[in-house]
Amino acid sequence: MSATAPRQTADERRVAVLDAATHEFARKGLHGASTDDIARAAGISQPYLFRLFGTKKELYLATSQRTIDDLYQVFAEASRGKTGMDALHAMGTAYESVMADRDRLMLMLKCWASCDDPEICEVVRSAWRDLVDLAERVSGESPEAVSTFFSKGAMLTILMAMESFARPEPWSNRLIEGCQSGMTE
Amino acid sequence: MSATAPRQTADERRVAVLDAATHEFARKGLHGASTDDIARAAGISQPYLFRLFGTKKELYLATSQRTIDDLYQVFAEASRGKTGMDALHAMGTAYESVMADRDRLMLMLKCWASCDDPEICEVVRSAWRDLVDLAERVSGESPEAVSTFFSKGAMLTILMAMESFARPEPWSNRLIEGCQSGMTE
DNA sequence: ACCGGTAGTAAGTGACTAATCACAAGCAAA
DNA sequence: TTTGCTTGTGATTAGTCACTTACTACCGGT
Repeated sequence: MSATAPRQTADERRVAVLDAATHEFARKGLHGASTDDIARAAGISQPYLFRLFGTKKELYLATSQRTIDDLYQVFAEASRGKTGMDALHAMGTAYESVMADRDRLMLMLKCWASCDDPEICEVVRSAWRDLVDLAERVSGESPEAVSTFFSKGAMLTILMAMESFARPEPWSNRLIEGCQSGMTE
Repeated sequence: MSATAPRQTADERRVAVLDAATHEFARKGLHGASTDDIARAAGISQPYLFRLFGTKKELYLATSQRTIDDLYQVFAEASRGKTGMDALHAMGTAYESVMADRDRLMLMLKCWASCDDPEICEVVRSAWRDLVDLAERVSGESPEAVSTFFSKGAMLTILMAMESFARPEPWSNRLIEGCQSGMTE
């Protein structure tokens, strides 16, 4: 009676698992999320998840890496053909749009917060290195300007995590506005 | 033969548990840390831990709250009697010294990263509100200046997490120096 | 002496979880 | 048709974890 399930390639399944894992890890973290839930959300059995990724930790690293690689691509595309503060501004806007996806936002924060783990730390460090290099190279701006750019990004990320945009308050609006007025100087 | 263990008041034990919990939660997070390990590190049995704090979640909240309250006190004392950029600078120095304790640093980051949980989010939001209010009130500086102050704090916190001070690299040094030169302007 | 409250624990319990193993089923080429 | 590789799962396992129950030991007051 039931139609035979259509088979997919392992790579297609891997993408589905990474999608599900991004959501689960973003919400509950490496230890809080269960491989059972991720497998179910990806539409496969839990043992097959282990066949595709080896261990939970490796899946976590792959998930983080993909999100970070995506972010780099978005930065690169947003700034293409631009220079100076124009380039930084375009990257800032692109960053905001990526982080509007709460899964990516929270996964990023969870990576920062898991830097005690040397493997995760290495992923995060190399991501920052690449992004800083890109921002400096494309914009050609001074270290001070680039530093300010990343500072504001860091604070805005934390403010987004604590839902300061969805649930505005005077103090957080002042931080955000102070941030934007600095941008246009 | 063995001497009877000296009894302590529940409040003394609570402090010991919070100390142990700060370390464990900072390293492994709410889900990664086990109440067994925390109890052992605090020198009590695991059931007694539950008697003292009810649930693991409540212990986590109490631990985070204590660290945050400490931070506020340090800010307040550092800035006492100061105004303007002097006050902000003193707070910045104080913040760096607090965050030199890796347990407090990583616990703070873990709190930010756990803002999907409404209870944790509320703790974090009210902490930021209090700190921003304090910084504005004591320094009397413009929203832009205060925003810049917190921006730089946010980025430096993340850089500390990824051990950019212990393992310096050119790109991170540029971010840090760009940050400091901005401070003195 | 004893009584009431507080400090403290040994011994579970049931639920959950990462990882494994053995095995089935689809598919493509010879 | 058979052979062999890839996709995919059911059943299980060994262990962990938050939390509970039921109990003991200490100590100050009367």
